[in-house]
Amino acid sequence: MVEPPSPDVAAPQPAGGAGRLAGDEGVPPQRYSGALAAEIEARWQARWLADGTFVVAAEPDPAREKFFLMDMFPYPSGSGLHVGHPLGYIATDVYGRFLRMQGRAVLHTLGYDAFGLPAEQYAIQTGTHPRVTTEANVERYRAQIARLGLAHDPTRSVSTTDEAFYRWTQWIFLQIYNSWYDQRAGRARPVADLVAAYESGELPTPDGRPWADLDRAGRAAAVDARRLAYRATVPVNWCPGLGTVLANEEVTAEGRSERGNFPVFRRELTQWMMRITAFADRLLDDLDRLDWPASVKTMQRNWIGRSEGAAVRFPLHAPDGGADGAAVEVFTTRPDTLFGATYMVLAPEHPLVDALVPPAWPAADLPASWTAGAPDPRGAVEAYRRAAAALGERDRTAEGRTKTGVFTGGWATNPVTGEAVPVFVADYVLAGYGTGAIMAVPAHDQRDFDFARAFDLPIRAVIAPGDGRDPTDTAAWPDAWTGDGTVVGSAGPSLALDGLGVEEAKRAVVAWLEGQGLGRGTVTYKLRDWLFSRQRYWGEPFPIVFDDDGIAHDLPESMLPVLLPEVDDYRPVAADPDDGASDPEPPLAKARDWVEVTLDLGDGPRRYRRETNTMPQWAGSCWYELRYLDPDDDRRFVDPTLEAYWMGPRTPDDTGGVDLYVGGVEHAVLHLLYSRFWHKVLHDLGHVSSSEPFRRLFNQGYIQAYAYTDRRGVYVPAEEVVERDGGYWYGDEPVTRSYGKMGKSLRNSVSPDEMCDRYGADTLRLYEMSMGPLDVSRPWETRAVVGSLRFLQRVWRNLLDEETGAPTVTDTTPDPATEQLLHATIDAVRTEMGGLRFNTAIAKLIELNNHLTSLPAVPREVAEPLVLMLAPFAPHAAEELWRRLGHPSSLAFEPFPVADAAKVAAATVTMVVQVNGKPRDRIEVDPAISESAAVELALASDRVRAALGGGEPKKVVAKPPRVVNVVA
RNA sequence: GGGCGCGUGGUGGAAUCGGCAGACACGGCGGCCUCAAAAGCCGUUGAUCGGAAGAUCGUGCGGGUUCGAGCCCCGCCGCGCCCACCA
Repeated sequence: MVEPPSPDVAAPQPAGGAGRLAGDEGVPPQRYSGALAAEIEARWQARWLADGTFVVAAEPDPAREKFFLMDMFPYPSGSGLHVGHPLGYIATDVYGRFLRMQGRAVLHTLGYDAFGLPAEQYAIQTGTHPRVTTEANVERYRAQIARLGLAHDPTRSVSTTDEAFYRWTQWIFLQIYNSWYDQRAGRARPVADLVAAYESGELPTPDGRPWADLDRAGRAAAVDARRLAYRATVPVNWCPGLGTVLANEEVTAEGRSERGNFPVFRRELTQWMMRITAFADRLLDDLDRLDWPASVKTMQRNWIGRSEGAAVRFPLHAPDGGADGAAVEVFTTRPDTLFGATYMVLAPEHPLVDALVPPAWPAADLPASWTAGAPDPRGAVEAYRRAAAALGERDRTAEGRTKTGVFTGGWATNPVTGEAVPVFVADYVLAGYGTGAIMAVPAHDQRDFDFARAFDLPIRAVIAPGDGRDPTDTAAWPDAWTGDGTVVGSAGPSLALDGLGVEEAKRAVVAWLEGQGLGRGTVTYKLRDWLFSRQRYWGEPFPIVFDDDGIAHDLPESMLPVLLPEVDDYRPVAADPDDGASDPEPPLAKARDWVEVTLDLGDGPRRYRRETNTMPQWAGSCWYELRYLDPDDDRRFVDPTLEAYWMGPRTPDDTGGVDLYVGGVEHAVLHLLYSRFWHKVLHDLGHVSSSEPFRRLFNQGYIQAYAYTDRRGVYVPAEEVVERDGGYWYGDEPVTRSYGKMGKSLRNSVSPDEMCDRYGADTLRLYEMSMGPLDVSRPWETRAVVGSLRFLQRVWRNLLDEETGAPTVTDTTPDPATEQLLHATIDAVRTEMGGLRFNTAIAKLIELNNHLTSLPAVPREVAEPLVLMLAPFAPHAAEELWRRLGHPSSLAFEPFPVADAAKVAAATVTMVVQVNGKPRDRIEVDPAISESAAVELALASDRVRAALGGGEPKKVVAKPPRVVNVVA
């Protein structure tokens, strides 16, 4: 499908005629207007490109201090950019230009995260190859972004879908695949070292047999058991209707697919995983070394979810009533409450459930809630498991849901009390966390309390509540006591805890458990290993093949990239939507000629089957920052010299990494955790000198917008809504306002192109930077954009003749007030820009310019620094002014103005005189005024004397030269 | 439920250290220019009272610390974001 040529492309205005439109006779020809801006911007953009102004030299320049500046790269969607998207890009550009003018070597570019679902869905609907759609979208994004005049190095822009890029994504996958985590060394190492450790007996094989006794498959399994990328059978959200597994985020509360509304099943499937959990402690600890927003660090800490506690073994009673040596291990953060454990719960999927269910109920008089009315325990457990499997993770974990569960018929022994406790299965215990089994302490855990009340289980208090409730009468308790307190009722034959505090009791129980061999202190994480395969077409193929025995083989580097094959149909092989037992078959499985290959992997040509899953969209974004450094290298993913220069640690404590990474907070966890993980593996293997990818992170806010709906709830064009009589109106119809995202479907979207057409890119840039602090979200207001245009117009008019375009600056010396204001402005602008507070920097520039408006003519000595300070925000207009002021070369590398410290301070300052803290007078004083002189002046003030009403001051506090406060 | 953050004019926001609350901008109002409109320019714009000079009030609410609080402390109320049966 070919787009027709756009009919509304305006012919470029000739330079002299800019602004001379029909009906525009009164407007001076060289007034800074949207039309003139368009001409200036096109010209300077062409020149920067032709001159390679922002191309960064391939070789590091050791003489210049470097700065690696990055934005989170976009997914190029089909709907193009709205004005909210480039907020961060403009901010990094402003900052990069500011640094460049201070002599820094700035590396700044922008790539595309171009694998992903929308292009694939579009392909399924239309048959258009995702590559075609993706490339068209990337081109559109490039064109839209180019209009903003960003000082990117155009030679370094990469797309994750480029074969030359994903070749290295596959290569890095193989690095991870061929690594294992050596807990003793605390780092990733090549699997060759693992084999050596197995051979020498230094490490035991998973099943304990000597390496020499293992056959080919046994050895492969032993290595696979420790690889950082491995295949495992894990519970996933399987949606047969879509033919793919889904992330939890893609499943609705009703347990159906967000797209298509098909049923989703919890299903054990064999998938690729990445062993990110091995790095949990390092990912946690290194957060302390990063200059990141505290909120993002907190989110990552919570996501990793480290918690300290104890593993405790509860011996099981054999189904026939005798002891058989089996035990269930539980994880608890409250070992101090062990005496209060009155029952146990296993997750429905727990592997010991089957072993523990007896053929018949152990007693005839069990409560109906325990047996669910089933004739025998096996039937009850099976029915419960089926019901649990039909629920999605979301349903299952919704808090406040009534506790459900069923008695297994089995019993275990509380190791401290020696009492028999019943074992239940219930879905409030999650198979994937801890050991998938808990000891239930209903008195001191709200979930256990709820369950105990529902199933009539004993509630035994072992911590004396601090709120006066009676520990011997838990029947009267409204809820569990989860707070601190003194241990009670916890005295057994070999362990007594009564009277201890919670922390002391924890230590005592852990020590006792370890002494008895019944448990140990341990650490558990919420973080799970990363599900790394998808049944999709538009993603990186795995560089893996399987032999006839089903053993995986990695492909040698010489066979990379494994290119995506052409297929006729991008759809996964969909099954009956209600058939949760079917297996997914990825779209690549249909490319038979591609799947079945004959390769020589070292032992002669053999038949292999290719892996047909693809990598998730996160893969490319896990390492793209490194490729920016060395985008054309076809021998390695990045030259180590370049990595060391741009990202290497600067001090022994420094992690290294990108100097500033700007993007939205929505990536606080997944992208930023996955890329940290990959980077650490690459670091451990010696490929990169930095131990973290992003040294400093900044989250920009979002530009949001109002949307309006009519009575029927239909969105109306926001641009045409007016506010009147305290309400909002679309024509004669009242409409309802809501606030949120910008979007085509909400009819409130404003594109950067239309702003560039009306006002120019410089005005748009300036407006976006002046709206407020960069890290705060705020509403877009098109009508306010004109303020930024007016500012540029006034600067232009202060420096140039609006009729001729010739400079009007003089070579006279500025008056003292102007000179002082200039230097104070330079000083403030430097400080504000250094802190990314662009809104206040712009306000200072406006104040300076407003002052210049009052002068008969502007001295060049003031005009030039103003233009240079404006350059990061409005680079095209600044370049043009700079040229017209007589400078032939670009100002991109002109030194940013430096304030003369002697001229920053004003000759006099306003001293406020307060009476009882209320300002009563203002006196101009010498900035170096003494305390006694300040007090004298203050007390001499008529206004102060009037406020005192003739009385004598009790006390005078003077902080010269700012304030004197007289206490009456 | 837990964690984090935020409440300032009609609007977006400013106030770096506890020291002139409201910088800068939008919008509004008045004026200039214009046949007229748009654009542009000048003035004005927290509220109340006042002709004015000026006075009083004012940073979500209530208290506290301080010579002095938008800022610090305590308790509420409201909003936003993240996590959420994680043992």
